[in-house]
Amino acid sequence: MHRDTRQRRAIRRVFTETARPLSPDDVLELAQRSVPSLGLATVYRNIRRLHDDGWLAEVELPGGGMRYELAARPHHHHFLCRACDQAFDVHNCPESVEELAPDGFTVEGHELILFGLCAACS
Amino acid sequence: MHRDTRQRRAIRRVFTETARPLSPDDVLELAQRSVPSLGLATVYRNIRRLHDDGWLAEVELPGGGMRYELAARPHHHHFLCRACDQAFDVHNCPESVEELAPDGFTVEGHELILFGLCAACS
DNA sequence: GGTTCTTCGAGAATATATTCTCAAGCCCGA
DNA sequence: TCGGGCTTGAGAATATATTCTCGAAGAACC
Repeated sequence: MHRDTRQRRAIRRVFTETARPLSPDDVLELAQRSVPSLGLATVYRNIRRLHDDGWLAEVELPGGGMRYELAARPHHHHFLCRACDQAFDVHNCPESVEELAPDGFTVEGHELILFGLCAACS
Repeated sequence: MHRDTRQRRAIRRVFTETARPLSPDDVLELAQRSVPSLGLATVYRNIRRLHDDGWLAEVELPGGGMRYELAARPHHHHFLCRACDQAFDVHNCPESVEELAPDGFTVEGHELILFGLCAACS
């Protein structure tokens, strides 16, 4: 059964309060503000469990390493800043983008990534 | 100075004759048809050099591991088959996709990835 | 408060992709 | 043809991300 530990609460809170994909290191840094003794292994353990439970979704962007976001978020895309390497949500989606596939291909989903400089780095 | 070895010729030919992004393992397998003794280290060495020379472009798609394609190819996107894990080119691009970014963000490029089943796996 | 069983923290261990090492081989200009 | 030095092949080594190990800590339940 799932116990409600300080560490797990802090990690969940980081995801609900931060509206962008987070890497395990991001989560460690942010959650340590609540629980300074938090260890990286605990972050990985909890991310894995939250993902297995369907509460977190994986986001794989260029740059190595998986990021995670709340699975319940509505369809959206991402912007990746080449300066600070942070990912941001883009709440627009080009219509009918899945019709671009070659004939004979079955499209099940799509991902759009914009690259550049975020507002803070511009 | 760059010597024109059998191995390097075989690797370059694989890229010019295959119109989709290739992983180092793909290149090894395809180029070994011309040079059976080819080793993986040689594939990595030559890919790196061809990339440094600007002849190859990196393509990073979900699934771990970099893929490469000819840098000279015109703007296009990719389709990733979830069954065979091969990537294919998509020669269409949604217009004005870079205008979707939030205010204050500077967009320098974009990548669109379609997921599903390729023609052979459908 | 005591018991039980999950979870934690820290470092070791593992997985995977890529690069390095080095002796042997081959390209290419002389 | 010859020789220097770039290149190769194979396995060792490295880099990085993630998971495992294990003794200690701490939730949940009585």
